[in-house]
Amino acid sequence: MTVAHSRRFSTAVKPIDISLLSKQLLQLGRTSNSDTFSEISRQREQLVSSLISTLDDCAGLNQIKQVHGHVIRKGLDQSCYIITKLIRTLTKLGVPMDPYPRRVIEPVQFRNPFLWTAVIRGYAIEGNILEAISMYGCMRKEWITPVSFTFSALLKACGSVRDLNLGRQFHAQTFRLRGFCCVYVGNTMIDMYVKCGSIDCARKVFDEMPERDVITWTELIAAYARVGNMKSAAELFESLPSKDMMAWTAMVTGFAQNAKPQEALEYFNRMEKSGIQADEVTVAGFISACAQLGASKYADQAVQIAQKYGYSPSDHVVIGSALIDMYSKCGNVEEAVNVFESMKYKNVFSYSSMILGFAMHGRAQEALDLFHYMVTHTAVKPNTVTFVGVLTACSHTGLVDQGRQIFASMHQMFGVEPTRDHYTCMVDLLGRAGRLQESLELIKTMSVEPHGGVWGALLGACRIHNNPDIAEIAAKHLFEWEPDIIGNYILLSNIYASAGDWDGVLSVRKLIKKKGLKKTPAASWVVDKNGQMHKFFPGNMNHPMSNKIQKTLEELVERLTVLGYKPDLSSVTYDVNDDGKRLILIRHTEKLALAFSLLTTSRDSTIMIMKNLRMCQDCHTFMRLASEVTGRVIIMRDNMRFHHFRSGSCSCGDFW
DNA sequence: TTAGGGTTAG
Repeated sequence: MTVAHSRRFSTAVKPIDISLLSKQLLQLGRTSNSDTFSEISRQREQLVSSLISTLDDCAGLNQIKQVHGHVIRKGLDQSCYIITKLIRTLTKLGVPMDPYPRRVIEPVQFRNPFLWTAVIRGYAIEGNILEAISMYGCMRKEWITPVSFTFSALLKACGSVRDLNLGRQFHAQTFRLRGFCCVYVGNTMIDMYVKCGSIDCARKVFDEMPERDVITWTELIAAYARVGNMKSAAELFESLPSKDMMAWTAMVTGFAQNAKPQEALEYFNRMEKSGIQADEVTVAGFISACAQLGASKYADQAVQIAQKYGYSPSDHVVIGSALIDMYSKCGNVEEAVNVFESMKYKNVFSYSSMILGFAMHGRAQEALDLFHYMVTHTAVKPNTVTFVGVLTACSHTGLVDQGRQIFASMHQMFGVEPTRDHYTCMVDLLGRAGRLQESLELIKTMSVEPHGGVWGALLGACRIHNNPDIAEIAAKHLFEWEPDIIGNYILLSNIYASAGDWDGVLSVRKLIKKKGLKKTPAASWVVDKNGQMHKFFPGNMNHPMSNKIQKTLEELVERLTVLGYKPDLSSVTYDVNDDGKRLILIRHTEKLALAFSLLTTSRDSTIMIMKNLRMCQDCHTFMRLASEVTGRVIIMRDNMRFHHFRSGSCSCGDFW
């Protein structure tokens, strides 16, 4: 697979037929009526040129060698034009440069700057900066003056290896010899600085450019988006005089990537209103934004948009992968599976999204089966995200041994180095399984410094297994990494509370107050069939139906008690008496949302509840038993994952 | 000759 193709790839590979042109070439010279040698030569050059052009779509090294054979046989291996074209084709097809160009350019007697530039550019795209520079040296030795393309290629090479110093040198050299000769040289310069991580330098070039085009703007907008600076991106975008589809797409995907889905949708709508059509990339950004909103209303909208533009998931891998993720996040993992199965071409994004989808719905075995299928039956190579998915699947179901094996195999079998994210999964896996000490030992063996994620996973596990001693170690580190995240302090406070250590609770509360942090109120919400959202807050009895909700809950508690339900008072971390605890429990937001759904939806429909924080143990038991007595399927999404309650049991197998 | 890309854990 070529670099160029793998990026844009969504269509099937077309076989190419070079036989016809080859035959014509063989006949040429024998049957030609041309009188002069130069005429024959010109015809040959044209024919060979079109032969090379046929390779442009897709071809392999063998076909290129075949064509090169024709070139030599027809005596065109000295033609600068033909050889330049051949090298450009090699580059376009991603065929490794070495040892081709050196051998191919050798016979060319009069090498012009375009030939050299094609070679330099080929090495640049390959990321072989040493050869690119060496070729530039050879070119200068022949006293050939570089053209703007040449500098563009050299700057590209610096960008592809992220060599800022070298990039600066070529910037200076370009400027000395050519100045801002063309917009695209400036554009390449901006791209180089962006790739080297120096957005300020890129901005400086932008500001100094005498002339800019929409590409100049889009590059910088995308660069700001990539570093999470959507404010600057938006400012720049608004001052862009003529916005094209790529520029709009940069904004849509930028907002989607920076967890601002609502803004992404707004920009998408604005784009359509201004009469610009979306393409596959824009639609994928739109879908990603809908996925983050996690509501079926948006899922329907995303599907409509994809259909409107004619992008079916079966033929468009980017759309398909985005839809898998979206359906999973909206709670409809079955539909995610349907999309996955309908896709004609699947890549690592499709597999990883599906594996993560299974993982977040507690379907660990399917996640593992898919992973094993992928590595044994397809050519798709797992990447770092794939492993996050598989390890998450293991940790959410307590598959400690499988998780360990996969973690070890990452590097050994697949050459993927474990990152802090993978350690986070492992700490979570061991921690949830109650192996807190082992978890802590694993953190000590890490080759990179553990970050907030790792310590957070350990602290979370300490909450499940009520271990204040290890919690204190984790919290100490975690508070250094994430001093302003209130949830971490609440976690520690709850651990102290469960252990009856009210002094500990008090000290954490003081810390929170000192830092001026505000507690995130718990909230649950459901969306009715009209797309209307109903949000519930703890103990909030202001809802128009609150009397009915309360009555429904009381009745439900009675029915559940027959099945053995006892309020789990340890889920309440306030220092109040037992009656107070019972009252707090029955007014947990997800229970209010459940009662509302029971009152307002038909008996055969699935109930879908969303929550912004982790569900407590009592609510989990409550939902499980409620699914039994009511005969309803309840899907509950908390801040981490989905639980599917059906006939008295949960998809997580009560391990969560 | 230059631009936009979908999946990431506690």
